[in-house]
Amino acid sequence: MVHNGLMARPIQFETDQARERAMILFWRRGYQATSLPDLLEAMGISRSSFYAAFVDKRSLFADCLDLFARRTHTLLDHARQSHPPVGALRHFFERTFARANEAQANWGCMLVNTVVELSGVDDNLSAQASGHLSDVQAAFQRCLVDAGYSRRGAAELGAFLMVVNEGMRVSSRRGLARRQQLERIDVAFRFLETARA
Amino acid sequence: MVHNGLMARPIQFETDQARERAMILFWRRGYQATSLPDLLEAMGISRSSFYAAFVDKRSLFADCLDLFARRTHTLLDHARQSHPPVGALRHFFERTFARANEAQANWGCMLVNTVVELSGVDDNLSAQASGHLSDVQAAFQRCLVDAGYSRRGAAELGAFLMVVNEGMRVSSRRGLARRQQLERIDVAFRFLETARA
DNA sequence: CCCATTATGGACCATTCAGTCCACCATCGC
DNA sequence: GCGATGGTGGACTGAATGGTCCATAATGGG
Repeated sequence: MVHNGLMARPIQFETDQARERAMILFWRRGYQATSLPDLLEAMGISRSSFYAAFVDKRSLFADCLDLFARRTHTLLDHARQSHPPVGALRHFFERTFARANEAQANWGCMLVNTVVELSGVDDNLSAQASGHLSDVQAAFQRCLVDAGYSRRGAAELGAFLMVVNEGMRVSSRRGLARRQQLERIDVAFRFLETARA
Repeated sequence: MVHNGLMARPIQFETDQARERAMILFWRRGYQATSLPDLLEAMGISRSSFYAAFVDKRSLFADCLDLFARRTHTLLDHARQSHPPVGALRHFFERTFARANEAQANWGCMLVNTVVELSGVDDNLSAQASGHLSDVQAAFQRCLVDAGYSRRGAAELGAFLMVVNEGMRVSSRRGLARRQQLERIDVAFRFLETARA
């Protein structure tokens, strides 16, 4: 990957694409239930290449957590660019939970999944996921401040929105129908309106 | 265990107590991360006794899911006996999430944990847990009807309360402080009041 | 007191796991 | 086209997994 003067055989796969595919697998099946053979097949690389490029399964998983978090923030940022603050939040929720026919709607959130699966089992990975969730919550809170909520109200409702987010992700993993997901989002945002200071 | 006329060596352990201990372990660490040696040690029995009494790991886990669900309903029923409908719900939430110094407050909910860990991995177990959650949601809904909410309102808010429940369970597994858990419950129930029809 | 019956401890099994290692091979500079 | 560099396939390893099996122990009825 890094060549010091002399050239040799170049790697035969796209590192980013391989990591992406690994992330999707981890997202769907979690850390423990994803075996190395599963990963290798999905990534389309061999064992040697895997360890050469990604150190080991756990490191790759940690990278995937970061990647997922980055994706989440990107989604939220895009929403903010084309919507007013609260509208952006709502758009974010509707977009992530109710994408029409995309399977992803039933995979929940990799960060939530990781917290639930690994707390008490691998507390470092669990804490890493939890930290990312806190960042997302902070982003929610910023939206609410921009929307004119008081500092205190924004903190309280941002926290509440994170609880709703976490709950929705669990619900989606239960296979809840798109229509019902939208209904729950509607109830939550109705509340946000009534709580406007 | 069952003796047909003739007596023989009696079992040396309490089946219910052993299952209880297994449930606690599964609750904390999930299905996959709990190994058979872990279980045997916690239950205080030997491999042979384990397989004789509980068939196998998966069957025991399924039993524990049912046991956990029964416990949850018992908790809710007790709350209803000594509180008005909405007060009972609130009591249930506060009681399960914010028991002062009990470690259980950080274990989340075994049903939620199972849905998240096993959907896409063992869909039968996942569906079993999900079914129990639906039952709990129905109980929430009954509370709301008794409290005078309209049928439609109760359905909508019962579903919403389940989302909050699921979210809180995730939050608790993240190690959220007791005080903040109570604050989130407060926000949720404030909403329930404003939505009173 | 002996036997039928059932519980139990611990050895054993096949399988799977993450991770290592090496022989082979593709590439580029010369 | 030769050789140094470094990527890659596949065999291999040791540990851990869930589950089985059998010899032994404990019991109550006769």
